[in-house]
Parts: sequence; C-alpha cells; structure tokens
Amino acid sequence: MAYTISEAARLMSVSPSTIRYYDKEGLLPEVKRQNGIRMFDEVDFGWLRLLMCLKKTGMPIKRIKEYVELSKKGDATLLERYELIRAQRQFVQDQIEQLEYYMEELDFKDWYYRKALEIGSEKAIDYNEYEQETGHKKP
Amino acid sequence: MAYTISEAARLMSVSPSTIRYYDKEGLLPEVKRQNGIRMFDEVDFGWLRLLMCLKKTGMPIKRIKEYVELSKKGDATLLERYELIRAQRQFVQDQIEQLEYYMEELDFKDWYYRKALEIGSEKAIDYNEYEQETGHKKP
DNA sequence: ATAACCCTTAAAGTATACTTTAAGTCAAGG
DNA sequence: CCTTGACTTAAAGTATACTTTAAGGGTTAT
Repeated sequence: MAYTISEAARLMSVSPSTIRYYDKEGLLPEVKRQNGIRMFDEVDFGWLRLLMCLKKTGMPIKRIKEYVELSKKGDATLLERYELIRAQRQFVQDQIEQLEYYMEELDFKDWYYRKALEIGSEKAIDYNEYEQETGHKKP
Repeated sequence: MAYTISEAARLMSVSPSTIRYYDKEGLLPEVKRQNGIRMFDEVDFGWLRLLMCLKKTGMPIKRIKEYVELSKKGDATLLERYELIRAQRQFVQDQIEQLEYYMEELDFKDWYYRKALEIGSEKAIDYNEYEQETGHKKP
C-alpha cells in the first residue's frame, strides 16, 4: 500500500509541509513519486518512525541527516551508526534521569501548594513538615 | 551572601547574558542592585532553581513568566499556581513515559546493529531473533 | 591617572524548526 | 470544458530562546 503526503502526515500526526520539509532536508531517502507526487510505502514509514523517534528524543535535524547519509552508504558504516544509536540511547537515559530529578522538585512544590491552600497562606509553611509527612528530602 | 551576575551564572551553569535575558523578561522578581549592579541572594537562587526546573522540563518562558506574575500577587493565586504545578508534573510524567517508549525503539536498533556487525551485513538480519534473544517485542 | 576588568543597556544577530505564501500542475466530476 | 481539490516548488515569514555587539560606567591595581 502507498499513501499520499497528506495521508502519511495524518498517520504520523504531523502536517504535510513538515514532511515536505524533512524530505527537502534529506531525512527521507527513497521516497518514490508518481507523476511528481510523493507516494509513501512501508519503507518510508519505517524511516518516518525512526525520524520521529530521534526527533522526539532530542536529536537535531542535522544529526539525523548524518545518520541517514551513513545508512545510504551501506554496511561500511555499520559501526558508526551503531555508535550514533548508542550515544542517543545514553542521551535518552540521561534525559529520563534529569526529568526524574526535576520531578522531585515539582513534588515538593505540589506539597507546598497543598499545604498553603490548607492553611490559606504560603507565609506560614514549615518546610520541615515536608520530610516528616512524605519521607522525601526537600530538594 | 550575595553574588554578582557572573558568579550566579557560574553557579547555575548558564551565561551571564542568559540571566540578564531572564531578568529582562520578568522571570526574576526582586533582584536587588548595588550601584545599578545586580546582586543575587538566596531568594534569587531559589527563583533561578525553580526557573531551571520549569525550563528543563519544557515549560516555555512565557508560561514561566505567568507563574512568576501569579506568585507576585500573593495568596490569592495559590490555587492557580497549584494547578500550574500539577499540569507541569503531569507533563513531565508524560515525557518520561514517551522517552521510555522511544527507548524501546533504540534498544531494538542497538540489537540490530550488534547483529549486523556480528554478521558483517544488515541485509541478512532475521527480525524474529530479536524477540527470541531479548524477550522484547520488536517496536 | 590610567589601564584592567567587571558591570550596565538597547538593539541587532543567530540557530533551529518549522509554517505560510504565491504561483503553478494535474486528475476527476458535473 | 472547466472548476474543484490535492499535489508541487521556492522563498519568505514566524516563534523561541538566546547571543552578540556597541557604547558606556564605576571600582581597583599599578
């Protein structure tokens, strides 16, 4: 099955112009055309899914393009691509850890406002109660 | 203790001009000055830490400013601020889940390239082996 | 006192990632 | 036949978050 750009866009939850932009930037190798019109098949959706994965995990478009260029060169670049994926994996792990760290700060703020709303004011909050009540350290 | 902008910047791992930009945008209430020069005390560092937390968890500067404005209005805005923090907590949780989802895709790619390097080519990879070898589903 | 060095501002510049616009092509339906 | 609607391109525009530049001020060391 092959899809037009607007169908592909809908399936990937992005706009058609975004896909055109990705294509123009060389992030989508091998998009076939019928009468000049892009037709997206399963291979293209594979690329789109990987593209979204890398994008959503914070990889800049330039770097994704590097990965695509490496892929086009075939087996000679397997190690380079492996290392790029490993680096991205590490990057995602670091991001998750960072978010979990900041979540503690938001948990404290959550407690803080619950307490303030209970008392009716934030001026009289006793921070020591946070550790006592939640067992968590104040960040 | 009070610090100059470059000391504060070093302590927060940002550039002095970034802090000036935040100040100009109204993200730092109550920064005192000596002879026109900003002096950062513990209260300011509290704001800077919260600012970094919200920024690093993806809140746009405009929204952070809204939060700061609400804070300046005092106890009358406690509920609004509570809801803003709750929304950000949810947002962070969603982000973590999304990253964990994409991590599975990267785990598959990791396996894929290990396998390809082992065989010497990516052409002969049998995807069925992924589930057999790792116990994880192919994403 | 004069150079070094840190601070100040406003305004312009940069980077990234789209998004919109303008002008045009092509196939299908009334 | 011609209008409708989806596609095409190149180029310009937008949003966000800084970063850099230019011009200047005040304290300290030589």
